[in-house]
Amino acid sequence: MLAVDTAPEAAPDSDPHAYLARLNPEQRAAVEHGVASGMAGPLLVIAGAGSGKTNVLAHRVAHLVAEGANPGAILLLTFSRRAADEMARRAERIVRQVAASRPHLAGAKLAWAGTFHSIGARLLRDYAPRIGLDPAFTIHDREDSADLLNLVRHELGLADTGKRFPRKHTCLAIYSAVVNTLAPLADVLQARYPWCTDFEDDLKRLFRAYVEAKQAQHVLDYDDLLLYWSQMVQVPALAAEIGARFEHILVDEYQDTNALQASIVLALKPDGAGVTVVGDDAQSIYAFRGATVRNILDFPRQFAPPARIVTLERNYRSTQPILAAANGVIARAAEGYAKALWSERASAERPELVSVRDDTEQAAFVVDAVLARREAGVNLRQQAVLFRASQHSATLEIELVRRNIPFVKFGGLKFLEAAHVKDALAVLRWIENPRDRVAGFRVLQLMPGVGPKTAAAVLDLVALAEDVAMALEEARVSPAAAPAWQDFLALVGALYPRELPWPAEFETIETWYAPHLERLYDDAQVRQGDIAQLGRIARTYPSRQRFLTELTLDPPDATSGEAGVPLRDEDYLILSTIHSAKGQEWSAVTLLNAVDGCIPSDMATASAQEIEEERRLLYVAMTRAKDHLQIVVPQRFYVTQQSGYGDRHVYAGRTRFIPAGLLNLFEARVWPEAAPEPQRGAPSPETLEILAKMKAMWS
DNA sequence: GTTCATGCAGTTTTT
DNA sequence: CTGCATGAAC
Repeated sequence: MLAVDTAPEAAPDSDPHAYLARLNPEQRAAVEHGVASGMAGPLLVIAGAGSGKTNVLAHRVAHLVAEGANPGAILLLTFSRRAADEMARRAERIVRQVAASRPHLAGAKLAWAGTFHSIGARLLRDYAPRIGLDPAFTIHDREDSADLLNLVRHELGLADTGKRFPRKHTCLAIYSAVVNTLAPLADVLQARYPWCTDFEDDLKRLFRAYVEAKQAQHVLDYDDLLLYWSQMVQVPALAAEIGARFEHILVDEYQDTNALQASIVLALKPDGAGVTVVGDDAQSIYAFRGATVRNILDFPRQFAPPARIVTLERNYRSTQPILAAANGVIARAAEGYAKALWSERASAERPELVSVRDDTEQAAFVVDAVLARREAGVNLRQQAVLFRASQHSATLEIELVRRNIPFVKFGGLKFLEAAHVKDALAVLRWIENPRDRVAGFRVLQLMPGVGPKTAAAVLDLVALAEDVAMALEEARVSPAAAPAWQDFLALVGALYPRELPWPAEFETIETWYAPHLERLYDDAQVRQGDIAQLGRIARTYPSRQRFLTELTLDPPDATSGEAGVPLRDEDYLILSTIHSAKGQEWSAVTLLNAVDGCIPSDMATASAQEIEEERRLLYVAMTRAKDHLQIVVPQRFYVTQQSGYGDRHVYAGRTRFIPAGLLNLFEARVWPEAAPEPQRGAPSPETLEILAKMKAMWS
């Protein structure tokens, strides 16, 4: 049977169900489940890595539409925006083939495909008036939420209690964990933040005030998009109404959903009719965000009779030796749906386990290996370098720039996190929603002579006023701020009536911001370029609200490195965190820092569950590779990521997830090739085992 | 009230 | 190195 990816498109006149013939029996069972009878009960598809999961989901959607389902009543929930677009594109392509014989299907569009968060935002805007929300609410990203928590914390006087209060990001993480796991605060503190248990009462006060502040300011954070949605469908009338809008609900990457998301799906379809969830418990890697592998493990038993389970075990992606090594790693996991991935893609090439001396050598090795493969005909874009934490690629990035190799990095610091970009967006957000204090606070303090006190006083005036522009006219500022203040009033006068057409508005802000940018930053030129870039992005959205919403929910992830973002058609190497690599595949994958302390991260060795998740992370990284897999093990591993400063490092052992018993599945290699130096000799994996043994004596 | 200098502590993964 | 709090000088 042909692999689904390479199957030719059906000829227009052939069997309208020709697309089904491209699937293997298990895939076909998942696609056809309940469609013919029109009575699709709940379905769980356990889809192993590379088993054609995206195709199955796309085919199921297309099949439903071909057999009469209304594409506007299919809710497709994915993990990322990118996944949603890809899925919709494939489904629509299949539907177009069928449309040759059924013209009414021609322009079928999936109206409801997106992440839980973006669909939540859309539904909440629709239903806002019914649940007492302002439909023009703005959405805070993680930074904004932390800033608001910080403001609230100061207002409550929790900042100066003597004892060291948890930092704003920690507070937000705790809050978010409580919301997403639906667990009591005390439990969350006990399990995940034991050093904060003393602050339980203060945290409770803080969170209460935070919720009040968000409501007063018409602002929602990421968690609210799920939380309000979930609360909304607890109201029976609304649940029935919203549930009826969707004949079918399909959820991708179900292993990475959390309790809150599961509760939403269940509330919309209590009997599971029309619900399909797809995922792989072996690839669950988002527990830190509240995701629980229990969602997928327990899904079938939520219903009576239980959901049907279809398991996809045939892997179309990787060569057999790569799969054998990945299977070896995951087989040592504690729990999971039993499955054994197999592939017909034979190869004599085993995955490589490469020993290098340190971070610098690792970077040199990767550059060499990448260039060698490009010589051999593998484009840079077919190659990826993966790592556990974003900074782990720092040395490599420097080396790539030095050797003039273009690359794009996924994960890590985002364009939108740069201060100047946030400044410009804050102005927009404040125009959209003048009650948004975090945005207002930021904008006002851009002006010289305006600090926290003045800003707070002005915002208090605005909060009480009917007319924002009038309130600002009446505000008192210090003489030092007077000139900038006049300019600012002119800006508000121009923007606040909201009569400027959309992209023009952005240009007005750009003009106002330019002198401030000049004054605030040494490298104003570079930052000016970023603002212009933001303007180009802004122009592609139809309105201010759409721009702001979609930008916070789906931020562009390529960093504007010194080499500049490569053009679309150029060839470039992919650098990515393992988390951001989810769902993707490359011909060649190189994994950095496969040492204990990195995978598993030494931040994540507190509990057995955390360690299990790190094991799955390694599994996810390995199963991204189609033809070539290299796992690099530096012998010296720098403790601090900021190289160039100290020389603090540890002699790290190979990751515990590749114990000696699995070494036969790998090709051991030392780089650079050992020079003939008989007295000293080069380290080999066996001799390096000594290091690990020495440490093991004490564990 | 604002700004600037100083000192100290924290460092994963992301919608 | 960065972010954040604190205290002194404008």
